[in-house]
Amino acid sequence: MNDTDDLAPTGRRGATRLKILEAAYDLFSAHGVTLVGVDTISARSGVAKMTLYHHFRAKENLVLAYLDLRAKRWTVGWLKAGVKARGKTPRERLLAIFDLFHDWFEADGFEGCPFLRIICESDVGSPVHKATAQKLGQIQNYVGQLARSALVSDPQGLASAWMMLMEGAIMSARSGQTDAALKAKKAAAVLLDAWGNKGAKKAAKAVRKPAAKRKPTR
Amino acid sequence: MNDTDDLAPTGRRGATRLKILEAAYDLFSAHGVTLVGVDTISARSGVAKMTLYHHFRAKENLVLAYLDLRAKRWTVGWLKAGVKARGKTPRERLLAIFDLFHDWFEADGFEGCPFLRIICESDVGSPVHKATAQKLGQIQNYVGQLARSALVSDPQGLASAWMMLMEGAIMSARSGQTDAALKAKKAAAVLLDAWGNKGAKKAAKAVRKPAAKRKPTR
DNA sequence: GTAATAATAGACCGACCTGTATAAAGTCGC
DNA sequence: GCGACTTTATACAGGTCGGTCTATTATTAC
Repeated sequence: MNDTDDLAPTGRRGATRLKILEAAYDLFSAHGVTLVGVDTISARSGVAKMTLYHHFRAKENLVLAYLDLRAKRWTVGWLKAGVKARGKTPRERLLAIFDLFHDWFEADGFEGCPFLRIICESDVGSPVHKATAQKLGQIQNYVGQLARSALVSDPQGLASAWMMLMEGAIMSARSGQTDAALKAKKAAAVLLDAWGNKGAKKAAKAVRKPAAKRKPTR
Repeated sequence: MNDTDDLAPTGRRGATRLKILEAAYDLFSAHGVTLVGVDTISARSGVAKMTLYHHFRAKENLVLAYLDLRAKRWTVGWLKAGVKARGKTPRERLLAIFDLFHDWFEADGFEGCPFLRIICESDVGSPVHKATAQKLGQIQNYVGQLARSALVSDPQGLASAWMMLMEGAIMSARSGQTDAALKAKKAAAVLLDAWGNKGAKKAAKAVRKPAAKRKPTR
């Protein structure tokens, strides 16, 4: 009855709700939210359509719940966790994003990024569009935090550019360029260098700490 | 009867075909190709549905014709022409892309890039997906030509990164960041600088000509 | 003017979509 | 075991979609 329920599978209701969401997760992630119908989710989950509409009053609510779950699993569980595992310093972690992307792009069944797909498909201003933009914003904030930890000048600016490289790499990969992540990483390294250098010049305050062994700028 | 007809409006047939394509151009550009139905195009163009199907045997053929027209008008007529008008040197022209994008993003009625939207929506491997990827490839080739004219080292690599910034900027703008083009331009300038510097070091052969007044690296 | 070609309106098909109604069956706490 | 809650199957409503059929009406060339 409550669409914003935490997915604690307490009791029969919670378990059913989870089954629906689980099926929706796979189908939406693979084929997009507009192409996948409610009947398909009902069939895949083994839950009757009426029950589905008893848990989510409209398909849109199911999509919004999917977006939350996707952010929890992909952004947090995969991206953030993978970055943390692969890189030690903030700079390594920033670059590690593209290593993760490379694995992602080469995995079979790569279908692009659902967030970007929804951003393209949905009407600007609609609840789904807004929610998706917010999920993308969370990712950009995360990149911004890494950039700030890396003590670059203008972390927000770097995060914006970084995000565009990430999004562009995803689109390029979806267009067939499977090596997009590698090329994006090279470009990103250049940006990181430039932002870092600028910081060393303009924002000398950032050097009050030894700054963890920073390369002396060429 | 022939879907690949040049759009020379000779005679009644040609004029009718053009009316259909013109309506499809507006509608597809604004709302995407999947959301716009054949009936809507028929109504908007003032051409009966049967006539439409007499000129294009299926909606897919109309979409393919649209992609050609979009490339002709947007890529050539707007992007290339605008770049040529706004920049004199190859480097200025590369950067001018993002100035054009800025105008584009701020124009009311900005609905994102149809090419990217189709790349997201269509099945990988389908004729429409292939054709769209090819149109994007043409843009990247054009960027590569500019990069080569700018005498940077590894023009292809720069073109890839440039393209990702362009695509990422479009996606960011569609997500609501209206200043995406400005931020992308800053990042692009950094990339251009780095690629140019590298070229001066690694590929000394590129300097056999006076290289049109190249800045001495930084 | 006549004949060939083009375009017309509008009904129609089958498939799919979101969402609802209904009446029966299952499951659980107590 | 009883009663409240959940889930089930199935049919249905009302809509859109791509695409076809038919019969009628322009337009154009000769």
